[in-house]
Amino acid sequence: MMREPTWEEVWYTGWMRPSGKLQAAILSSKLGGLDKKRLQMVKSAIDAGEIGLGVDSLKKFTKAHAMRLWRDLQEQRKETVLKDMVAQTPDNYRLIQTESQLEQLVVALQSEPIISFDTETTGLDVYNDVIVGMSLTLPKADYHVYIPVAHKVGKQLKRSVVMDALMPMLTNPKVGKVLHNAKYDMHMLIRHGVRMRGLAHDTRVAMALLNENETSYALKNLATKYGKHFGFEDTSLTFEDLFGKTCFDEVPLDVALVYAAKDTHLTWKLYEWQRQHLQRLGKLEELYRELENPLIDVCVEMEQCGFLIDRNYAQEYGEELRSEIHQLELSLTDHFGDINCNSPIQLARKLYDELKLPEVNARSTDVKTLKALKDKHPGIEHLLKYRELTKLLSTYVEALPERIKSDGRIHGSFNQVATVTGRFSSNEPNLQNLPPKARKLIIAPPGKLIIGSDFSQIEPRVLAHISGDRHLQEPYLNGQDLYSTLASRVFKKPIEECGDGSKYRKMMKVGLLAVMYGTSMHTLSTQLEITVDEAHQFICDFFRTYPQVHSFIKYTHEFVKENEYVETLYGRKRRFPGHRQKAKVYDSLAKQICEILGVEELPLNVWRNNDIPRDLKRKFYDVKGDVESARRQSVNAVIQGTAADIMKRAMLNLQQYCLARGWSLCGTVHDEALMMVDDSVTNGDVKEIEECMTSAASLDVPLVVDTEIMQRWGEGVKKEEWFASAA
DNA sequence: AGCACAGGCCAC
DNA sequence: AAACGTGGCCTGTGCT
Repeated sequence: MMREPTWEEVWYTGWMRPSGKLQAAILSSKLGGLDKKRLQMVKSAIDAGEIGLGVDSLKKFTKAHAMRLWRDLQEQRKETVLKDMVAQTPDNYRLIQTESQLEQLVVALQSEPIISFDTETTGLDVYNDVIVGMSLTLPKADYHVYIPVAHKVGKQLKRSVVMDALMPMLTNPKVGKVLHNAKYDMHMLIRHGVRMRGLAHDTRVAMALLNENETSYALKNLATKYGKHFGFEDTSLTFEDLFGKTCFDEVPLDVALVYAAKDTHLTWKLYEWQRQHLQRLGKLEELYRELENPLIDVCVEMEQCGFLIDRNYAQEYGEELRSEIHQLELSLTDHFGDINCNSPIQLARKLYDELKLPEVNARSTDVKTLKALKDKHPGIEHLLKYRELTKLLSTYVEALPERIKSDGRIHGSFNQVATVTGRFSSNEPNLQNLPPKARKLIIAPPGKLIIGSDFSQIEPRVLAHISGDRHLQEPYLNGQDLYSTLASRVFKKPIEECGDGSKYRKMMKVGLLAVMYGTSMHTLSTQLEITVDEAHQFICDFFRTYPQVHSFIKYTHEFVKENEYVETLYGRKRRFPGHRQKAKVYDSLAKQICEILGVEELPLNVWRNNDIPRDLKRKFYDVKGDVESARRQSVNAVIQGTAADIMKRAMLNLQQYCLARGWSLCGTVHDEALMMVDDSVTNGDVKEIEECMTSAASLDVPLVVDTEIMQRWGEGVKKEEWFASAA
């Protein structure tokens, strides 16, 4: 990975060593201010002969001089690298430039049941950029081609000619395609009228299943890291390194060939290697084949569908917010003077230094702290309102319309492998964190309706299933309210006192979440506004009432300690490398502490306990954070991950269902699926949609789906109400 | 001008 | 000492 170093890095990390010697270093005016450690590093580097210049002569180098040197070196290096790359182009890398070459390729493709494919484009925007070339790997014939179609220089075929020739292969579901991040190429192909079918394997998605902790899923980085396992030498130069900001259509064809063909070659090798590992892991292979791989197509459909924005509404709402914000700004200036209230630094200075407000929460200026300070200063209330409105305006009301593409819609992307638990993420824009007021910007086109179906209490249901706790399952099996039943049992109160809106039911809701997320007693106590001891008692009561939930959590902790991973119901893994050792240390230290104190259970406040030796405490706190964090994550990963698996399975069903009717699945918000349907949708249709979701998994408790129907997102009406008023 | 990071805050 | 899991976006700030 190469980038321009900061001037400090230039000298002390050896960035400028093309041939083992540090050619120059920068010190500029800061040389005199070097700390001893760094100076020592320079000195020892000189002694070791790593630096060719003495410290005194280094002083001569200015920052500009060194940067220029560095750039020159990079330019030289780049040219050499490119020249070498071209010179070393393997014999089985071929450019396709003529009709007859293309014809031969098409014939050769007839005997390839599965190939690797990649596109080169003018940029990364799948709704605006275009394809400039395509590469293919033909594994049986053992060669790799690059077909330029829109490079500025060089002999090449027209894109339309190549598309026509490749169309049968690309659209044939029986010809398997292996790609790295297929969603991207599939969108690009759609821009040129080709809907690819037969996606056999996506090396990026598969890699995420094989190691969800990977720091980068870029093909080049995977090659660097794993290439030695499948006979691919380290290719440390990325696209950026080689071509910088130049558009791929400016890259000469000989260079393009070796670069692009290597990509499919590499993808193919990576595929073969991944296939071995998936097969070895069995369950993960099934998860990939049955769930994640087909889901890629669903993502493409969802993103193509997009969301229609009500421009007028956005415009009017924006005006309204802007004028309200303007008024607030005036009164904020009255209260706090001429500072930028968006700046936590300026605000903290004003509140704590000048106005001397009590520092309840370490000079924080977040909502919680401000609310606590509400009575201390009249301006705080305005500030809170200002925060709320500017957030709404800048992040949503102004930002969403800016994303509108030529079809009047926003096409956010949905990433099925961006989270460690298996949940979806969304970006550009993030459609999963729109507050209700921002959701109102999204409407159904004329003749259509938006349907939102969400799994009711999916995570508690998953917990009830996985833990096998009959008591927890009971309310679901008997159609009773979960939280009321729980509250009644845990607090030993008659069910009448635990109904909707009761404090016990409210506490129980927070409490169950705390159990699933492993919340500390301290946090739980503040959330429930009770003492830490009461919170502890509450959790103890909960575990006594639902012993198998407790066993499940303890079992999960034991399992992750032994195996360094946990698994969802469908075999998705969440790995915690290095956890075993730390957990052993943690447990043995915890045992020692308990023995010293003569107690069974680790006390809540180990640090403040003076009966425990300092050294022991220090050692314990060394691993405490990591181990407890991994334990919380492991329990959460099983529950959240299983819920995510179920939603993904549901999405496959929904996609099938929608496709058959010409409707579209257009998004997911974790436990909710969003669809665009005809406004002629019937109660029966909705029942079938819900059936798609409830049949996605068969747990020991039933899955329940609630559906809202709407013309405008955020103004949904429950299906019962919708169809009642329609009739 | 562009990058990285922190603080803050939106969702489930 | 650390405090609840999974994400992404905006603003300010400091840097080159």
